[in-house]
Amino acid sequence: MEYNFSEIEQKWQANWKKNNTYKTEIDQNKPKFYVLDMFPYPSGAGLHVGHPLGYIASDIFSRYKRLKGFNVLHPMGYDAYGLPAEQYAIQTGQHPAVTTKKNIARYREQLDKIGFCYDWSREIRTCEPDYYKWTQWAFIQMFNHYFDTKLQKAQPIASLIKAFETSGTAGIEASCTEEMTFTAGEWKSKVEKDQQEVLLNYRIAYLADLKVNWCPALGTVLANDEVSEGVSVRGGHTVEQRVMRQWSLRVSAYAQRLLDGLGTVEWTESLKETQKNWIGRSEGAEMTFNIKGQDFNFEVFTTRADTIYGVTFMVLAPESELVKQLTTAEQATEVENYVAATKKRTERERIADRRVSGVFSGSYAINPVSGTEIPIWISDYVLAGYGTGAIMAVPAHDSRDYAFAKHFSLPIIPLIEGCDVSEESLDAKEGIMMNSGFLNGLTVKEAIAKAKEYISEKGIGRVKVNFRLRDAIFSRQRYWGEPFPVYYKDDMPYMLDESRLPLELPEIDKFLPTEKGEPPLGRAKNWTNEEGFPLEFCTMPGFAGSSAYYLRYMDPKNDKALVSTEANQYWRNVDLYIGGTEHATGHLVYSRFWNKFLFDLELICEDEPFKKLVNQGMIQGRSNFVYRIKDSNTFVSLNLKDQYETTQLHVDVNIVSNDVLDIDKFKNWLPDYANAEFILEDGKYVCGWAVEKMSKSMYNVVNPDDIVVRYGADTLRLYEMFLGPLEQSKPWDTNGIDGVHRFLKRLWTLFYKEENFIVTDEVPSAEELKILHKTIKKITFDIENFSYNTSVSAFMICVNELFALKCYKKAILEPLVILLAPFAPHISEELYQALGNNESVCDATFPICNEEYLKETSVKYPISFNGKVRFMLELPADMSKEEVEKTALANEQTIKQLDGNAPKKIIVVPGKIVNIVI
RNA sequence: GCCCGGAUGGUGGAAUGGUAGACACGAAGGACUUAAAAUCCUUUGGCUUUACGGCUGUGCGGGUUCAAGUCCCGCUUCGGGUACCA
Repeated sequence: MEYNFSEIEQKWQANWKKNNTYKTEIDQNKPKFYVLDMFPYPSGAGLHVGHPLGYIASDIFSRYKRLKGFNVLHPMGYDAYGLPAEQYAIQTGQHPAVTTKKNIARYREQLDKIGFCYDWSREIRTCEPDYYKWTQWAFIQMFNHYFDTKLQKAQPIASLIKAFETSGTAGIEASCTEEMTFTAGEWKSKVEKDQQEVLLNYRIAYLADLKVNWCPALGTVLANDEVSEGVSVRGGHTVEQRVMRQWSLRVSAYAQRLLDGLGTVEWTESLKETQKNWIGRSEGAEMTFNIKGQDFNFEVFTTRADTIYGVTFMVLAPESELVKQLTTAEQATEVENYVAATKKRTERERIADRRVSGVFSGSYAINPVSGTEIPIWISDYVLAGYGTGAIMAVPAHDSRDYAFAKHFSLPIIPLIEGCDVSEESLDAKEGIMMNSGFLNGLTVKEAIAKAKEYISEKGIGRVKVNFRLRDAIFSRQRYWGEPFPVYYKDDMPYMLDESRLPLELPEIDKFLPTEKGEPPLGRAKNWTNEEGFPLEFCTMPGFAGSSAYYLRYMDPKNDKALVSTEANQYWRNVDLYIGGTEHATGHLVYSRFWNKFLFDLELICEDEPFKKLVNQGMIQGRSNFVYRIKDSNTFVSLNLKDQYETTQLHVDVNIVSNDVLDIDKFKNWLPDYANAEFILEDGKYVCGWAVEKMSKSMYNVVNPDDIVVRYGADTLRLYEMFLGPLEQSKPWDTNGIDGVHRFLKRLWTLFYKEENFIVTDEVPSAEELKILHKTIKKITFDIENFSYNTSVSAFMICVNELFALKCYKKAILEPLVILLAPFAPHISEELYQALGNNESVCDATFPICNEEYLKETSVKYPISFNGKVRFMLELPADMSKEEVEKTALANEQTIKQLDGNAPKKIIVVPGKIVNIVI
């Protein structure tokens, strides 16, 4: 019987479905294990061979854990809201729900062919009302809570109101958009609208006028992580700064906890580092500067209070409110022009153009320590959104300040002994202080501490921690997203009652903004609540639906809660999360925030959502090229191309094999090439190649479906793993796949010869047992360490060795099949059944290595001289170090190598190596 | 600029400081076959030698060590992330 993979795979996929093999329920008698993949956005292009890489890895781990006796939760779903479907809708009029549904069906079909062990009964789609009900519900909770900075925890907004009623803002320690002070009396005298406005300043989900990233091409606002280098991450459109009233989530309140939590999770160092930088904690001081001749002061944030004596000017961000207050009459025109010019420029222009620019405000500040007068300037190199939007400039020791000082000929005072600041600034944090009054003679480190102490003692400033992490802008002026459960009364937002959830996305006639420029939901008919108040026009961003999906999988059908306490107590959090690094500063920050918020409300039992996280590398494309002679339809083979003037053109990798072009297929590929002519080498047309991104335009996309048809899913799974280390990026080259396919065929020949099943009940030999147990040990270690490429090699070695021994013994082959089951489940099921088992191989027990079988009786010692191996010497494994040394020295080959010289030193590493130093 | 990763045959890659190149692909040769496919066997880093063998070799330059792809210092280069964050 031949290895008929397509028959076997169809049989077992049907079988698993029929028997609900992968359905998971809570089982208190078994330990749980939760394995999660980052769920995909179902794009119109379908899956290419790079997408399943992480899914295969997590599938192997899930199956392994199940064989190890764990109750494994391994769900899958779809991140179904998103811009591409909506952009497509705008172009074609096709409803995004229709496109999305179609794409999901296609994804599912492709996923099913690979034989994953997902419990599909738990599937979720973020665009389904019974799912997004809980996204809306969480938003309401965020609206109804504020963050107590002292408790470092979310608290009900009702208790804040109570505090306001009894003592105003006195004693309140809460995260807010801007600091407020009022008494209980003042609070009570406010009208409802004003009170609501004040509360927005504290709510975790709040509405505020913010400077936002507005993307005209997409017609929406974007979050910071959706913008890179001044353009949108999706589509690369220009982004400009605008002030708009937008929903935001007070993620920044959780900055410290998000940072601390990183210490408790098993993520890669680089990922944790990226998140740390994104959170950007910096410890420094906020210092107060008085203004010369005015009864007024302002604050700056600095991490280098020790450089206070080197401050030679101050700089305000052009957007800063201080600009108006500090501009003198003489400077007014100049300042106004500068601010106006800055406003006109997009973020991108500002980034691209690093020229120093700025203008003098006319005012002077007083150095609170030295008493010197220092001019206040305005420049766009200071950001309004960070710190206080104003800085004290220390040109000698900050490169940006230095450039500014040089440009405007401002003084530069060096503060570190022996440093030269005539050409460039010295940003170093080492050295001895000078020109610095009471700090002179101290090291920088000492000076920082002493300066901090000094300024808090004298009341000049206070120690302060600043974070780079911004609140997440949560409004999108788009259609295809979760509607906000919000209505407006007297221009103030109010939440719908939870009983009204889900608030379903309404139908609209066109997926475009209204004539008035309102978001698409402005077109919806009767878009009001029961009392007739208008509902919110914006929808939620992409990350809304993905922020708590891992909780929903625990209890996906629950209509009373996001997740029941019982399910949450059992499944707790994700034990293993596999996905790409691209979510480091988006999804992985938002979901941790969301999780912590729900944790504060005691709705879930774990503070961190993802215990261990593995990043799979990208699969790149391997492109092939043909070379067309200029102005002709003649193509020249790679090694002859230098004799001609040629143009390099991409050619579909699917019509190239081992870099040799299939000429007939090429002629049929595109009409232009039907009459192409060729200059061959050795009768072949050899193509050039390069590693590039896998994309349609490079003609290097490989579809997993095609691989499954040609080789089967088990081969695809093994080959994806065999390509290289999971975390590393590597190019896909279909040519190597024959190796793993041959391995499976060879495995098959250990069971079947022609039509006969040849497995016997013979007792295995010591050698066979050693082969098996060596493999068990290696595979177990490799799976635990996600080193799947070496696992596949180990399987190949094992089968090659058993093949050489003609080993057809059940006692060896059955454990091997179980070992292989996580990697190649279909063939393993088939062979496991052939071995006489009625249950699924999924429910077998993972074999355990018995070290007894691995014991060696002898060791082949490499005998080296000055580190160079000259010959091998086989000695008993239990021979003592001294004996080994003696035997090695007595060997005639050693004597020959020594050539009469006496060895200076002999190193014997028992069981490993002998090194003789001459 | 800053922060992370990498760099090993023609290719993908392997190697707790202990025989570099496992395992595969490709290539070459052979067996089987009328032939092809499939399968099986042999060789395969480079240079050198009829052969035994020798020399050389993990991006570059130093160092530590009996022994370095692996550890340390200084570069080169390619990816990825991030950026007027005071």
